[in-house]
Amino acid sequence: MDTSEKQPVRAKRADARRNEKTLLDAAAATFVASGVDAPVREIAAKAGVGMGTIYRHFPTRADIIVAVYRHQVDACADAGPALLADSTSPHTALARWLDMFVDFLVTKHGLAAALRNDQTGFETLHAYFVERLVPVCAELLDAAIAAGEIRADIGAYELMRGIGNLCIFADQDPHYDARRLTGLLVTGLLLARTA
Amino acid sequence: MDTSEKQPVRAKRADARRNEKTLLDAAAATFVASGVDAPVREIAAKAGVGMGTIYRHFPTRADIIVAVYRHQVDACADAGPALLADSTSPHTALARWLDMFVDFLVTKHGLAAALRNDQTGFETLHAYFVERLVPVCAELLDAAIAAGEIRADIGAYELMRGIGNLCIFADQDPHYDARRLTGLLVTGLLLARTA
DNA sequence: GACTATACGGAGCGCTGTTCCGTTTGGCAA
DNA sequence: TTGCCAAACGGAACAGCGCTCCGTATAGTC
Repeated sequence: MDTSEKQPVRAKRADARRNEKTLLDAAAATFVASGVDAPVREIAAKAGVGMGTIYRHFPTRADIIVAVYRHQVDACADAGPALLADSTSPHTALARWLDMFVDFLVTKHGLAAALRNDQTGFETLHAYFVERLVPVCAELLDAAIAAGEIRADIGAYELMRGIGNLCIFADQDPHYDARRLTGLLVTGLLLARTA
Repeated sequence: MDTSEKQPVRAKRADARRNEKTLLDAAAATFVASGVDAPVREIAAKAGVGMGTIYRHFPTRADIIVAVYRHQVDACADAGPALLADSTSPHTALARWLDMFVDFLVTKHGLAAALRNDQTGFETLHAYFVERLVPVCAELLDAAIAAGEIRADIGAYELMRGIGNLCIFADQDPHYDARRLTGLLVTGLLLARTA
């Protein structure tokens, strides 16, 4: 392996670094204002750069989105083990963690839909979310199974995929509450209940 | 009310009626081949008509879809009361009926996503499905509540919307089974269980 | 056969994402 | 300081989409 990261031959130019930062800020602002589906031109315009620039820094839409939300995804991933330690039962921890996940998805207009839209080059985005969050979910799930609380016939990926789906367009319909549906799903995992 | 339906002044022209039929067949075939998202041009081409024709018969994409699937939706709606009569319990009937609904959505590539895509003029489609199916779901739900089988804090609309969401992109991912997730959700409705 | 409401075809508009290439500029070496 | 060139930039241009508009063709009637 040739060392860690940078300095292959020369460092990134100062204006490039500046533009990358500008673009990230503009993208974040645009996502809040117009949703994750916002036209690339809109982000470029807000950042005051050309189309070429945005595509050089982020070859695909998914790269922008991943970059914008990366630390939030990481925070969500980190919260898993913490919840497991703090909660009264693994199933409670799982439920709480999934609530966090739902909050994250729902507050980003259209993120859930974009995540699912694999066909148009969102594999990268999908891959990052899966890679980062599925192991955490699996840990919580396994703990709950080991504790004899829930059934063992569902995988972490499938569960997260389902919950992700429940969040699609959740922000566009006042008569729909993704958290309630998620709660139902998580309750359905339980092996037995007495009330 | 001025009578029932047709004959306002003159009947539809023969070629128009012929084209409508041709278009419906072409649309159905195209949906199977390329999914519900298929370009309008593709349907027009397959039917051998111009863009103008297709838009005159079906002012919006949703109208084509509704027309193509109308009788299937109706069949699904009709199945509700029948299941209620035949099943051992209202909850079982509900579960079975929702399975039918899931099968219907999953086999039509992209239908579920289109249904949710309210922003681009799919309100009509959404409205037709809601108007036709929600009352049926409500009937099943109420029966199960009356029987003391399930919790009473969820509406038919929200439940169907959730299940519809679970079906989005279900056909594109071999590791995902919309039926299993739906089952979990329906199980979560139960008030108590003993195994 | 003539006339007209009805229906048709497809060019064209506006909006996407993405590419391509001529132009500008940061950073280093002389 | 100056000169150089790889790196970075900007935006015109292309392709594909939904949808509209209007000149043309024709079914049905008199």
